[in-house]
Amino acid sequence: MKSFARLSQRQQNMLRYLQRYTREYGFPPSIREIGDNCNIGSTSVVNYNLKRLVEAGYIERLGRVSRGLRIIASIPGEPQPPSTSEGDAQLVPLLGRIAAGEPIPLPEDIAHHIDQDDYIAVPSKLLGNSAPHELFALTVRGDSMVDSMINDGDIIILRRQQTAENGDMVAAWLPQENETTLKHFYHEGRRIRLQPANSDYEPLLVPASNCEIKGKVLSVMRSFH
Amino acid sequence: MKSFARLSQRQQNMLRYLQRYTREYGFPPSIREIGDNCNIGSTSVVNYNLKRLVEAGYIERLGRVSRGLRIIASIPGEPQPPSTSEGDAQLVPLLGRIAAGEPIPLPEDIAHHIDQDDYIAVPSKLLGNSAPHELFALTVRGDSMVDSMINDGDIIILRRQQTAENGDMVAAWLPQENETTLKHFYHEGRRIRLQPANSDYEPLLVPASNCEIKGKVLSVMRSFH
DNA sequence: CTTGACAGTGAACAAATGTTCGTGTATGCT
DNA sequence: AGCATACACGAACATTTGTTCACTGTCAAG
Repeated sequence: MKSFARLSQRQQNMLRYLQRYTREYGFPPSIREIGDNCNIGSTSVVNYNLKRLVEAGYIERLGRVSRGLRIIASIPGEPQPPSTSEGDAQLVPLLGRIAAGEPIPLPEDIAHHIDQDDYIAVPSKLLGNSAPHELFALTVRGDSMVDSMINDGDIIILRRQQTAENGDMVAAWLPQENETTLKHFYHEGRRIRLQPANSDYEPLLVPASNCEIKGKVLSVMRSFH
Repeated sequence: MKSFARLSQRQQNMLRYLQRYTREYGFPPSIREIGDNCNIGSTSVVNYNLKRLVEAGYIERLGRVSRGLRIIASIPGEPQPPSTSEGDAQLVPLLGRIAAGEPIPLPEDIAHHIDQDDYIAVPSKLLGNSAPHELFALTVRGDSMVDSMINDGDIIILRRQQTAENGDMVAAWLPQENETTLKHFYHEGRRIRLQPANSDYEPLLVPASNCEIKGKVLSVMRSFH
């Protein structure tokens, strides 16, 4: 995709107007409205530049349809439209909290979470190649992972998976204790060691039968406010 | 507002179609498209029922404008569009790297960065109330801030500002050394102490004249791949 | 039965809107 | 100079689209 800065001033203006208008009215502007707002006298000029924006990958057009426009790429400095789920960010459901020794939502809750919505936009950079439906996010409670640079209040992004490799940071569910916990995963013979990253906490040794991996941590986000 | 069930079957159909169409195309359908889809032969009937839907509080209309429709109430059983407040993100320019003792882009570079573009979408949750143009992002190099949970490779989001409070984590430029560094800020009389968060590194004591704050760290993002 | 609100039909109309074409003006390249 | 390209202008044109109106059918209230 052509970089935003390489677009002509006019095209940048048009994009921004398109974005603002759509956000305000719920539908895109007509060619003439774009022209009036961006000081373009002729509809053909607007049309011309819209073609350019399509080529540059910023918008889509539906021919012969009034207001047949749609933004498909994001514009720096403008808030992201909610409709554009593609592109630089994915909406990931924020399911709840996770901590050592505290209950968090059960797997059923996770599966049926679709009813609620607390979503957070996560930059694709933090997501690897995971499919959108595999992703979920949790807020970290407690300081059991400080040595792995994960602190109380951090938001972690996970991918749903049932297995893990040694050293992975995972959300693990312990059926007997009925609790979910955030730890490093190590397979040791018939047992599994769930290792906190804080010398104040002891590792947890559990039989493989009493440990269900829920997901692997892909990334972290933290705000300092 | 009239309850959804009290609307006529036709009006319910129209609402649902409106919703699906808008989600799929990014703009609302025309009166004739609604008619075709809902088996309504005459545009005036569509028009008539749209008026009813406005009265019932389900949609808004802009007169004499093509596709001047917008849903303002939710429809049971249909997926909600993602909430605009929570789900959105801002594109922030990723300007380069920052590390203790290494040069990073000069302020001029930052200002004229518009030529390049590496943007990253950052969830509003991590941004506080900062204005979009004040924001920028850097990639952290080195481990001088590990004790503050910031590691090599992390992406930090900053707000441009020239002053800071004690304890803030800031990007500071040292004109004499011509280098920029990431440290905790402490004002101590006529001097400024720039404190790393790693016991292997010594704090930096500089006269206020040789220290220019470039921005304050708002948040961090890290990927584990 | 009559009346009136509600719903629907079909056609005509006017305004809004996208499309196309001929032309003009820079700018850079050969 | 000659040529290609990007960008812009204005006017004419063809559709799309919203609006209006006269007319019909239904049904419950008076």
